[in-house]
Amino acid sequence: MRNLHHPRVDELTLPDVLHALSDPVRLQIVRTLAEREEMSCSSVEASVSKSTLSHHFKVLREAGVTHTRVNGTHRLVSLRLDELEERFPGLLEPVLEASRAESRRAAAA
Amino acid sequence: MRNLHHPRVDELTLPDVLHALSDPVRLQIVRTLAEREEMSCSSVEASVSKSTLSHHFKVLREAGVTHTRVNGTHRLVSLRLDELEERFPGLLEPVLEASRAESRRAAAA
DNA sequence: TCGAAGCTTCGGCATCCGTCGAACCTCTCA
DNA sequence: TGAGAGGTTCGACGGATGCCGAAGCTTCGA
Repeated sequence: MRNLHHPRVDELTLPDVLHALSDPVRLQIVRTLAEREEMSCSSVEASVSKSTLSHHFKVLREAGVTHTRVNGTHRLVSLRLDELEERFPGLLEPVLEASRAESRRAAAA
Repeated sequence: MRNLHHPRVDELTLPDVLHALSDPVRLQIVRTLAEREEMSCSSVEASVSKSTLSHHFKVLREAGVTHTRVNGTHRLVSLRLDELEERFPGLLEPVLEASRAESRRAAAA
């Protein structure tokens, strides 16, 4: 895959972004991403197959939540923090915080 | 329908809430609700049928975003603002703001 | 140059979602 | 008490979604 499609910041829509964030696996990815700046697809710990993970990365990228760049044999994924903040101010942080809280909750249970 | 089910605040989950907010029609409902405190189901201007609207109200209610009380022949729906804020601090306001901006955008186009 | 690492794509499957119209329920009021 | 207003439920339909394993594509390194 040569050309990775990334929507422009003015093409992002709220429903698409919220939908991208409404899946537990994707939320986990985003949470991890928020702690690491940039990461390869394979460094997510999720209980789904490689192809499913790839699918989730695609959904996040096409909704405009993440950016993916190719580096040798692997892809490096990062959050489009600044652009998200520009287009939907204040949106991501509470989601991340709530997601962390929910993850702690699950760990405690 | 006698017993409307409303999840307790500690039963709300982030994916459910985000999913409930990821549909344009539901976003419009929530936006309207944010301006009016309480409203009846029929006072939404949406280009979908009555049954579809009813479905969307149900999704919002079951995700914990709204509260519905019966008053005579109609239902009065309101946002569960305080509880949402308690469970997911800071989440709703940016969503509302982004949704308003998107709606203005659409109106300008 | 060939093998392996790292992803994506494909095909398929079961489930969910948004949508509609028709039928139904319940409360109010004439 | 019966008609109507305001919603919900039902059944159906087409399309999207999440999931998987197998196969394919690229790039690096031996």
